[in-house]
Amino acid sequence: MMLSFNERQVLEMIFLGNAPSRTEMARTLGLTAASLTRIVSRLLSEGLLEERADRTGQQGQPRRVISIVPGQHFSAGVNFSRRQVQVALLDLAGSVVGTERVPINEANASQIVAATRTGLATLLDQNALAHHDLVGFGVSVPGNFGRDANDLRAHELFPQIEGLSFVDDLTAMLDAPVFFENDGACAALGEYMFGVGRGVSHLFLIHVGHGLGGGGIFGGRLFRGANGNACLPGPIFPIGTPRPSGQDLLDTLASKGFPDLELTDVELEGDLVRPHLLAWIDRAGDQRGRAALIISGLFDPAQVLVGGRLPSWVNQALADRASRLIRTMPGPSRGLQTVDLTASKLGPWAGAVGAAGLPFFSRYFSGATNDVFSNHRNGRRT
Amino acid sequence: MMLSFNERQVLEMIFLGNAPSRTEMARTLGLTAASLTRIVSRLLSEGLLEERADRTGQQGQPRRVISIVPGQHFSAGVNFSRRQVQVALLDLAGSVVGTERVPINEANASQIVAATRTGLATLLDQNALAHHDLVGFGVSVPGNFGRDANDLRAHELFPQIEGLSFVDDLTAMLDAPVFFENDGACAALGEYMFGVGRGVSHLFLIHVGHGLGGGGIFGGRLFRGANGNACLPGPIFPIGTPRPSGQDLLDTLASKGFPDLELTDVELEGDLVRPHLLAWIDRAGDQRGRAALIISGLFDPAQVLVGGRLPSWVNQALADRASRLIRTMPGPSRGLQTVDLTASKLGPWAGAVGAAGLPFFSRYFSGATNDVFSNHRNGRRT
DNA sequence: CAAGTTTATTACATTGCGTAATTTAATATC
DNA sequence: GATATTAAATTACGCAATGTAATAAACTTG
Repeated sequence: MMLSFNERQVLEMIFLGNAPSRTEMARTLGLTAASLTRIVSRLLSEGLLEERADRTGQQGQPRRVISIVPGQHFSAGVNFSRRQVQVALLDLAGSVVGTERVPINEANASQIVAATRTGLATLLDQNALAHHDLVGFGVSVPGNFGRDANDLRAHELFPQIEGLSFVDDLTAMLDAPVFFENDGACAALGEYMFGVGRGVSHLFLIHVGHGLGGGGIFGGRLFRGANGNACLPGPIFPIGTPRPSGQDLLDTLASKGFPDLELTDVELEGDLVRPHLLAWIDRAGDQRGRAALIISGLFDPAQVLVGGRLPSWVNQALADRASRLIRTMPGPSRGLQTVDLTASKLGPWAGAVGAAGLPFFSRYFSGATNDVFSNHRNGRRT
Repeated sequence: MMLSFNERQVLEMIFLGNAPSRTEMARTLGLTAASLTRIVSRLLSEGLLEERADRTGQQGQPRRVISIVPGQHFSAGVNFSRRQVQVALLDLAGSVVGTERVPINEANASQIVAATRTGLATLLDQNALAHHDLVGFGVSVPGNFGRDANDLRAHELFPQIEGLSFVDDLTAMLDAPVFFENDGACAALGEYMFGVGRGVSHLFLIHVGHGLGGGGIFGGRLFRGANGNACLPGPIFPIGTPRPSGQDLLDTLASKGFPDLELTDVELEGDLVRPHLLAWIDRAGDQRGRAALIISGLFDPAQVLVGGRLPSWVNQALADRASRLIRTMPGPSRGLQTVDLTASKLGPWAGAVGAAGLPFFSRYFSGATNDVFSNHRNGRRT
């Protein structure tokens, strides 16, 4: 089922919860009510949408609120660190159906593919689904892209995935379209689709894994830059000074006598570690505040999020600390305020969730990741 | 004459010089050759376009190169500093027809409007044009926008234009549509349309007036952020440290015994001043290099430009100095290089030129400044 | 000069929008 | 409780613009 451009726009609005009524959607999209009737009735008859009357108490025929029928279209995505693979399963109706993590010893292509297979199988079994029920599969890739989109320069920690060969393996394994995008971009997309940034069309996510990354949604679509490598906040922190990254936290704790920790919830919560962790939060929070100031000036986002691999109370504490700093400082320019930081709730799952969201854009939405082609614009189906 | 969305896309490609042949344009726009024939022939019959055969020597019917007929559609724009008003007159065919500067004593609404009238009248006279030959008029506004687009927070140096009331005066005076945009954005647009960035669809301009501003073109359209205040690089330079702005240069020179200078070519060229100016260029160039590194990481532009009020040899020297620094430093992330800085050639005229470009977008192009509405997408004319 | 190659055009069918009139389903008024 | 009012949604009609596929045009090659 190939959707027209305006059908995609409508579906995206509904997905993001901005669909009070046909009339209202027509207004915001610049279409006529007649068009919205036709578009919606087409999708209703396909069984993709459902509606219910919404009696607001005011005069006139009550608006009929439209929503996506759950349990019909699914997508999955994967995100990985050095020690584990995370898989997420999504429903087009707008919920994260399930998540799975599978430990690995080493982040090489074969282990990643195998763990993905395991995690995905578990999720599909739990929901009585098969591979062919998936619209597609998304991969959150830790690394940067060269001129050629297939030319991946992997992150330092993942030397074995250079060149994206494992994407071919995943494609072969899945028998479904596979999409990939930078991990920061995936996390931002996850927040935009399923997180605290749902429907916020201009947002920036500062993402802390082992390294420091980021992602942006602007005008409701991924901000990719010229080569898909945008939103890297690393250079904000001068070389030689510590960056407020996950690796920096581990290094800090190691220097205090706690070597070999992992960025997982449990190990950070120990009472002996906690004071050092709190001290790091103070420092890293201030750093993030300065980063937010720069990002506010350069991107003018409506929301800046703090997310990543750290436990969500740490993200919250970092956001609070940074927001406090921001409020003591002038905004990026006269008459402007720096945007407060909001802590992610998806936390470490944003990457897998956002990756899983990629196929929905390609198939159902108006193109956060793909360029819009004119045959769609014209309402044609190819 | 109302143009459809695809007509606008075609016209924009032609304007930017990316129109080798109908067939080629069809490919890049995702349309069929038949559609391009129809679109182009419509615009040819309107007299907007002209074509000439391009015998490349290879087999087959030679491609016919399409261009915009000069001398038909004009637009003007204004940019101002505290001491002068700059007016630019453009031709849709792609040339800057003329520029005029008119001195003022004080940057208040009435003087700006009066000087604009004078400058515009001169330009129109020189080219035997009348007001009604203008498609529209653009204003480069030194300041930021609040939530409401008409809520201007003027730059510190322009307290008297707060609130955009003078835009109404200009509208009344001109009897043509008036558009306005942040001055950094205008300058970036100017570089994209008429400067060294022509047709570079992902570029960032660091703009140095008295203050420090910027503008970005991404995906071929102005990057405005949530409220039209994006691309402000100021916060990159911590409070308390000198920003490499025009005011900073004047302050530096004042501290060396040269008070009351202006940012104009002549006064900066004096032999006594020159050594201090060169020292400033070294420092400011390094600062701009660091800014370019951060901007490269965050925006992933294909080009970073250095422009503003300074003489063009100063911009060139700043760009060279900054590029030298950049090459000694690692890129924003693994496998990535920081984009070299390019000096603007439009220099101080970029703002007025870009402002003058705004009406072309509203009327003839596919919307670098306006959102795209679906009736355009569908190819309709209202 | 015929064959080959590439660009551009045309006729036809189809899609999907806007307009304007109409229907539907609620609340408000008396 | 009947009628008026209001707002949302639908329908018939006309039209604009695209894609498909066949064709024409204009050049080079041999």
